[in-house]
Amino acid sequence: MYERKIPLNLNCGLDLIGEVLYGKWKIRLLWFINQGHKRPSELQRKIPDASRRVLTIQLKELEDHELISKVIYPVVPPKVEYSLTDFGQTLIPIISALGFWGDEHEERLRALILKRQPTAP
Amino acid sequence: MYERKIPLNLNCGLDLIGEVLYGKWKIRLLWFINQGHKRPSELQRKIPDASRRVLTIQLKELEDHELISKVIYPVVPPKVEYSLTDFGQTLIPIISALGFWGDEHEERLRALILKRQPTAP
DNA sequence: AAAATAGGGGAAAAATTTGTCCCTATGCAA
DNA sequence: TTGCATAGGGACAAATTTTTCCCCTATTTT
Repeated sequence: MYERKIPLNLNCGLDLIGEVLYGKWKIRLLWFINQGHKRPSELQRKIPDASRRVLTIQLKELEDHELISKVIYPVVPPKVEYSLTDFGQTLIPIISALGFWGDEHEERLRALILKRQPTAP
Repeated sequence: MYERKIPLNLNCGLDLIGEVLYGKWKIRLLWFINQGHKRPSELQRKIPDASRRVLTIQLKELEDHELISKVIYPVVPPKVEYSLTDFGQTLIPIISALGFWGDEHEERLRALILKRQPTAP
């Protein structure tokens, strides 16, 4: 695993939540798991822009942080299911609020973002 | 400026809000500006772990995204003040909720995070 | 004269995060 | 028998973000 060189800062609540939610796909993983998409391959399909590898890694981190739990069925081919823990559940209202804000301001945001980052058509 | 190689995805609200809030210090910048710390040097002092350069850059991005506005006083030495725009204000309840969640679960989070990232004493 | 102040910005280095590629195993389908 | 699905993991490469270092402005203070 990568060994951090700059020490973490965990001073305030915002630092702490940042530590567990930072990661390009984590919020979406929590969201889709909450929606009932439990298996890694389903999540993959829901988030096709993420590489398989990084989803695996971020799922592991969410698990280590006790936001999701994992059940491994001893079958071949392998089957795994994730669900939110009670702790993870407590984040759902916040994630909803984030998504809602984004949806609510969708056009404006899209325009503002594209103004800085022109992309090919 | 750095030119992105992987295209953005701006499909859902979560993508959009991610685009404007991602950045190691942005949420804290918004938070402190909301608390009345308006000048770059104050913000610097509030967030000593961030480099001066990156705060400048992220303030510029927040400004481009119309979450904060900037007033430059034509004096020497220079004086600049930021404030939240109305648009930026609408994020404050969400940022509060994030901070509150972090504070509420402070001990648990600290323990979980340190379990993965042991740091020097 | 030399610092100190307050803010900005370029260039390059360092840190960190993501992505690619390849390998594991087993049962089923073509 | 080759290929696919399913999940995980190591090694390394690429992308991205953040930091470091240095310079510039124009007064005021030492």
